Amino acid sequence: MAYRRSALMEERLASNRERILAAARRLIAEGGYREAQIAAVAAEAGMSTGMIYRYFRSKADLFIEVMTAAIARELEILNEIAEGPGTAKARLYAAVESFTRRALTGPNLAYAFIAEPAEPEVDIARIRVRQQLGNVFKAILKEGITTGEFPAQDMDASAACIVGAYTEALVGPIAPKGQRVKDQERLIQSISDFCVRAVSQPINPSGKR
Amino acid sequence: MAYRRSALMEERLASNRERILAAARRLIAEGGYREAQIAAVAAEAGMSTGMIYRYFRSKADLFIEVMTAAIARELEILNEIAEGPGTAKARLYAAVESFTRRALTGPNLAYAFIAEPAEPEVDIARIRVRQQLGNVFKAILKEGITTGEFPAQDMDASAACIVGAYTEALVGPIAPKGQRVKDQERLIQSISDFCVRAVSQPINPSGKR
DNA sequence: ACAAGAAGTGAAGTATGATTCATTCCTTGA
DNA sequence: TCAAGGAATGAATCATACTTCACTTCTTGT
Repeated sequence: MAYRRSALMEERLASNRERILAAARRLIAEGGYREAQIAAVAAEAGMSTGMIYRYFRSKADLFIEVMTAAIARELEILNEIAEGPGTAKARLYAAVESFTRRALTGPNLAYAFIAEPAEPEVDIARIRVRQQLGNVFKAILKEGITTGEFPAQDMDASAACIVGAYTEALVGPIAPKGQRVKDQERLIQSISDFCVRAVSQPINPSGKR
Repeated sequence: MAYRRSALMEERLASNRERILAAARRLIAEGGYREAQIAAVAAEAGMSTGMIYRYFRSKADLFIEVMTAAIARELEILNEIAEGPGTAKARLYAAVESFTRRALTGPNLAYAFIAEPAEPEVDIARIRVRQQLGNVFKAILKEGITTGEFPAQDMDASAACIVGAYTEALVGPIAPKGQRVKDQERLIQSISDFCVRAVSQPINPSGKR
């Protein structure tokens, strides 16, 4: 026996893994899934393509891990808001605001994962992610309905609508890349207001019926 | 000179074109963009792959045309509602209701046109489509704000949010494939209510600020 | 310093699917 | 009926990207 992983080596391996994940995240944040081919990720990480496969079974596996990690952080933050103090309305507003602000400014660009699917395997993971995001809003809605802040409504539908609304507003044609900070703040506020109104009681029962 | 297109032939050519478009639409409606390879479209239309290229410059071209045609019809319907009689609220509700109900007939079609990633060329066309959809809602919003039915708001953001909300609710994890008609009706109603509330004046100014 | 074995390389191997084109089949006007 | 030329075919070609693997380089324990 003439080789066994030393602590130093172990550390290097772990750091390689990290570098791959970071490189993939960077590329996806910049140019989306499309731009993040294995060859590009390898180049960005400063290693060979074959190396990637020493650390990840497949491209799909790699991206699922990138996505999961990025979203885990978002979910943590959102859950903290959801379980925090304040009225349901205030928490809903804060949750949407937080997510959209981070998506617009933060380097993680978590929303890229919500908006841009790819292989079936990744799609499945993405659906789970969306559900998790939806669940946060559902939790807030549930409380709000119980306390009477919000009218009774289909919480699944409302949660999906909220996720869809801010996603589209963030990545849709309305949101150009390099906007001024002032516009961004306005956009964040508009989206958050929209979502809060959407689940609140209107002055008189909605238009039809 | 021994050959010139007869009326009969002209007609056949046009019918071929139609068949290709119809075949592509059918495949996209069934399995999304992913399932609609040129070979599959050709088979579905009962002709050879080469034939497709006699009528369309490229795959992207073909799909842009399918999408444009399908959405043109939707826009017609939506515009009729938007310009029709009734309060802004009632028209907004009717517009969302109409679109979602029609979309549930072929959910993948809606998804493919609105969300599924494709070639850059198709993406560009899709952005235009989204803007056009958003414009319909913007028009209704504008009137509603003028008449005082809706509070002042960023119409671009609201329109994008509306489009995103019903899209996500339709094709997201919340909307399973083969639901009962009763559930569908409930979903349509929930989504429409959500959108109307979202742009209407809440009883007291929204949570924060 | 050495060799055993792991880490790392990147060009070749595959897979998928769009596009082309040499060839065949049809239509048309004489 | 015939031949000129367009319509149609589909196997071959091209393009793109993921994945593998024979080979090289590096680490480690003796």
